[in-house]
Amino acid sequence: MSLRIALLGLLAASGPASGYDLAKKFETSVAHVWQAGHSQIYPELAKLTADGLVAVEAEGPRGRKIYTITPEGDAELRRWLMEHTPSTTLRSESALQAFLVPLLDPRDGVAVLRRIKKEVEGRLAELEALRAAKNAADARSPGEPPNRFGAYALDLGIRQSRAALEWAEDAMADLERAT
Amino acid sequence: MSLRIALLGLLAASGPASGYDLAKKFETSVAHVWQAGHSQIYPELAKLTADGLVAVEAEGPRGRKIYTITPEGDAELRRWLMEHTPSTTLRSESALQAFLVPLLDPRDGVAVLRRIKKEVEGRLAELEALRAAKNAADARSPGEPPNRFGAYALDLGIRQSRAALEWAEDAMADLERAT
DNA sequence: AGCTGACATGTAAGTTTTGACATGTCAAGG
DNA sequence: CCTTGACATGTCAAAACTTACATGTCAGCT
Repeated sequence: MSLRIALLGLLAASGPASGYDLAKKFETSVAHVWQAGHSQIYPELAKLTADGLVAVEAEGPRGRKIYTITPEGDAELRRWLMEHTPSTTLRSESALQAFLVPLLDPRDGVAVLRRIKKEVEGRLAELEALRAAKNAADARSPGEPPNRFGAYALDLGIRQSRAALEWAEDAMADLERAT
Repeated sequence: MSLRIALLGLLAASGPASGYDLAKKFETSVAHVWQAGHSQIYPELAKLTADGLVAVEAEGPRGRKIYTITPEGDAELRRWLMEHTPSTTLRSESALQAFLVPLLDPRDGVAVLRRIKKEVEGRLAELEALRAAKNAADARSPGEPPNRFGAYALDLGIRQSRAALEWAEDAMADLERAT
C-alpha cells in the first residue's frame, strides 16, 4: 500500500513524471522515508494505471511514458493521509546490532558502535546536504512561498540522526568504562 | 538473515527457550528493533536447526520444544555482529505521512501531525516502561552487574522518540503559522 | 562511424513478511 | 464437568521486496 501512496504523492507534488523520474526521486527525496527500486516501481505504476489512480498522459522518446495522477488517485492519497493509522513496524539492522552489542566483549562492542556511528554520520551529512539544496532552491525563487514538500520528513530525519549520533557517543563511553 | 540473528541473539543472551518464548520476547524486547510473528519464527527455528546453528535441547509438555544455540550458531552471531555492515533500508509509514503532509491544507495537515505525535507519545511511554522494568530488575539483584543486553537499543529508541516528539511539536507550530 | 554513458522500461526467480487458518494441551474457576 | 484463556506449534496463500537478467534508445564525443 505504502508504495502506491509514495508514488501518488510524488505525482501529486511534482506533477507528471515517468517511471524513471519517479525512481530517481525515490533515491534523492523519499528515500529517507520509503525505499523502492525501479523493479518495484514499474509494475506498481502498471497496477495503478489498471486501477485508474494514475494515467499515461503522454509518451515521449525512448519509450518514455509520462504518468499523471487522476482525481481518483488524488482522493485515494488524501484518504490514506487523513485516515490511515501508520503501522509502527520497525526494522533496523543497525538497531539490532546495537541491541546485541552487550553480547560481545567491550572492546569488540566499541568497534561495532564506532562503525554504526560512522554510518549515522554519513546519513546525517546526506540529509543536511539535501536540506541545503532545498534551501538554496527556495532562495532562488524569492517571493514564492518555500516548497515545504518533503521538508518535514527531512527535518525529522535530521533530528533523529542527531539523536542517534549522541546515543552512539554515550554508548561508546559507557562501554569503555566497562573495559 | 536478520531474523536468524535476532533469534540467535535472544538464545545467546537469555539462554534456552521455546519458539513460543522467543515470540513473546520479540513482542516485549526486540520488537523495537526487529519485528516478527510466530508464523515466521517457527519455520526459521526449523531452518536454524537444519543448519546446525541451534539444537532442540529438550521437549516439555504440550509439545514444547526448547532450543539452545550451538557453538556454530554463536560463531555465526558474532561474525555477523562484527562483520556485517547493516543495510540502511528505511521504511516508516509515519515518516511517509510526514513527508506528504504539505500536500494537505494546513488544517488537515495539523490533524495528521497530531495523530503522529500521539503515536510517538505512546511508543515513548512503552519504551520508558520497559526501561523502568529493566532498572527495577537490576535493582533486585544488587552486586550483580546490570544486564545491559538490549539496554543500548532501548536508549536509542527513547532518544529517537523524544526527537520525533519535538519534531512533531515544531512541525505543527510551523503549519499553524501558515493557517 | 563507433563508443560510452545516461536514459528508459521491463521480467523473473528467489526471499521475506503478513495475515489467516488450523490444531491441540493444560490449568483454573464456575 | 465444562468453559475459558493462556500455552504451544505449525501451515498456507498472498503480498512485498531484492537481485539479477534482459533489452533497447539517444546524445555527445572521438
